[in-house]
Amino acid sequence: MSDAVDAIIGQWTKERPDLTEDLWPVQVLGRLQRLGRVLDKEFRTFAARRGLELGEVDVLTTLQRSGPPYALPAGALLKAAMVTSGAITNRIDRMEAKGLVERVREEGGGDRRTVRIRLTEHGHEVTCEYMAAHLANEARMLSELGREESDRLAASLRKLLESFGDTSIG
Amino acid sequence: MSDAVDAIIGQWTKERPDLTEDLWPVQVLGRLQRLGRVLDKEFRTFAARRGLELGEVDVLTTLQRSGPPYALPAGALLKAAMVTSGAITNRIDRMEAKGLVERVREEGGGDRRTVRIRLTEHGHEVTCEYMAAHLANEARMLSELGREESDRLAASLRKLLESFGDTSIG
DNA sequence: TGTTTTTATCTCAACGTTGAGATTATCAAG
DNA sequence: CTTGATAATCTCAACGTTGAGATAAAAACA
Repeated sequence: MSDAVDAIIGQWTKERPDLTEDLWPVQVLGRLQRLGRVLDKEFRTFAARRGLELGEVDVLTTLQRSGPPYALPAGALLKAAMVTSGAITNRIDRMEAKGLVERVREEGGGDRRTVRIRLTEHGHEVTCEYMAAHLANEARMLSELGREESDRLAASLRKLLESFGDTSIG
Repeated sequence: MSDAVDAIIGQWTKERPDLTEDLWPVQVLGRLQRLGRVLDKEFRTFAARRGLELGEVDVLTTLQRSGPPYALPAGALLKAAMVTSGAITNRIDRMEAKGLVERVREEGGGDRRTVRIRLTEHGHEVTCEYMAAHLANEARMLSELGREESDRLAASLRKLLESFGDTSIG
C-alpha cells in the first residue's frame, strides 16, 4: 500500500537523510494538499458537466442552505467562500446574467451599502437538482472508505480545522 | 467543539431535513475542501514571504528530491505538479529568468523533443533553505494534533488517495 | 452639525492556469 | 524510405482570482 505521498517521502529520505525525522508532517499535510487538488478537479468537472462553475455552485449552495428568503449580503458570501471581494462581484455578475440570482438593494430605511444576493426561482431549482446529484457523487467517492472510518477521519479533520482557527461561518 | 463544516451541515439539516441521511460525506469531503483552501493560502503566503510562487516551490522541491543531477524532463514536472503543460512552461520561464533552473536539451543521440529542467546552484541553495523552514512550519501547524493522531489521520488519507487512483508518482 | 473612521461593494489591471492548437521529433508499419 | 500515428513541449487567447484602490454610505466622535 503506497501512494504518491509515500513515494515523495521516500525520495526525500534518500536525498536528504538528515531530514528524515522532520518529514512526518508531510504524511498529513502533503496528502491534504494533494487531496485538495484532486477534489477540486473532481468537483469542478462535476459542476462543468451541469453548466456551472465551481464558484457558482458555492454561491448557490450557500444561499440555499441559509434558508428562506434565500438571500444574503455579498459580504456573507465572500466570507463563506473564502475569496476576495472582486471574485464575489464577478461571480454575482455572471450568475445574474444566467438568471440564477438577483441583486436586491435594501428598500426603505435599510443600509444602502449592502447588496443582498437572492436566489431566483430558477436558481432554486438548479440548486436542488444539483445538491441531490452532488451528494450521491460524494457518497460514491467515499464508498471505499466506509461510514465508520469516515466518521473517525472527520473528527481528526475537524480538530485540524479548529486548530487553524476555522471555527465557524460567521 | 464545532467548526465551519458542522455549521454548514447544521444549516442543511434545518433547510432540507429530507437530505439528513445523505449529508455524512460532507463531514469528510467538505472539510477536505476547506482544508485545501486553508493550506493553499498558508503555503502561498509562506512562499511569498520568501519571494517564491507556490508553483515555483513545487518545481524546486520536485527537482531536489529527485536527487542528482537534479534534472527532470518538463513532462515529469507536469505530472508531479498535477497541472497542464502551459502552466509548467510558464513556471520554467519565470524560474529561468530568476536563475533558479535552466533548460537543458539532450545532446548527442538523445530524444530532442524532451527538455530537461535542471536546478542551478542558486536554485539548489534556495531549495535547501526553503525546505528547512517549510518543514518547521508544517510541524508547527500540526503541533495541536500530535504525532500519534497525525499518523492515524495520514493512514486514512492515504486510503482515500488510493481509492481516487493516486497510487504513485510515475 | 461637521469631520473622521469604518464598512460594504465595485472597478480594474496584473497574474497564473487552462485547454486547444501548433510545432517538432520519434516510433511503427508498410 | 515514406506515411501515419504518437509524444514532448511551446504558444496563445480566454478565464477566474487577487489585491489595491475607488466609491459611497453609515457610524463614531468632536
